[in-house]
Amino acid sequence: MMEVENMSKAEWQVMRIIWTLGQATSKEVIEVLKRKTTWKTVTIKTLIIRLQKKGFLKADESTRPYVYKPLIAETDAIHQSVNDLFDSLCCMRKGKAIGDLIKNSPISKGDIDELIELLQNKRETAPDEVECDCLEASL
Amino acid sequence: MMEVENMSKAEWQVMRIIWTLGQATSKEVIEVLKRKTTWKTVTIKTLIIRLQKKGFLKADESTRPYVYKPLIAETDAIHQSVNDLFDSLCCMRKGKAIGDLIKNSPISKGDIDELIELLQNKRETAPDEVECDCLEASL
DNA sequence: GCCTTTCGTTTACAACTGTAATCTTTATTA
DNA sequence: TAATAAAGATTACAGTTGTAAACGAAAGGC
Repeated sequence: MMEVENMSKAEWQVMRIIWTLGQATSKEVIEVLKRKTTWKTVTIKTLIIRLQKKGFLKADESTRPYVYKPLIAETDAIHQSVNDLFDSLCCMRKGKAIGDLIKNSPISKGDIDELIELLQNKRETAPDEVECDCLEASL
Repeated sequence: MMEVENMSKAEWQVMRIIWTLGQATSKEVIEVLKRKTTWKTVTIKTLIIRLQKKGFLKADESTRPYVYKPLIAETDAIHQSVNDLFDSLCCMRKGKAIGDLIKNSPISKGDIDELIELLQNKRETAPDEVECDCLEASL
């Protein structure tokens, strides 16, 4: 009943490899994932097939073995899943949740500078308090 | 095969209400969720029961109707799900993903100040670049 | 104390997921 | 070219999730 297809955790691992390589054969994906997981070869193929059905991957069938290419950009996919998760959080808690992420994520100096600037701009128009919306009518 | 029980999207909506109220009867939960969703009463009860089975909620059965209380703190649950998601992202992309969240989330001035400080401290020891780890052996 | 409403429990069922075995087709190699 | 290997497709099966109907127990109204 999902309107927009969703990428599962396991499928996400497959996509990461194809995003990183730009494109890949099933063999290449399998090689990498065999090192990271205990999944069987066929399992990984199943994931690739599901990703095609869901419209996240496209096989170039003009060559054998097929070359799989992403139909969605990594940044877009990240944007979607991250915002999807945050949509279900209490407004009031989002700031701290972001703090948590900052603590736990490796971030480059350059990115940190961008984040600080973003925050400084946001501060201009930021409210003193963000109210909890958990009991409100809109989901 | 999940080691640690996971809270589904729909279950999360139930928890939000109980977290916000501190505790609640099924009726209270249902009243709020009827305003936010199209779920039937029984559907919501199913979710409450699943949350009990998973150990996220506990019913105080000494009174009728039962009063449900959270067994996990909201902040802990948020910490877990947010970090769980970020664990599956490419290292290299996490900084921008956080930027995305900052852009899209309402954050109070106080929280913004904390985030800025956090970032300034983190900057001291931050690397110039974060390398992509998508092809590496550890999941 | 009986009837109706409310609340809680059990069962249901299809789609999605993790995980894979088996079968088929295409390519490679002796 | 026949045998074998590799790649792809089909089928499988249990657990989770969204979504709910049906059933049973308790409680309030008369």
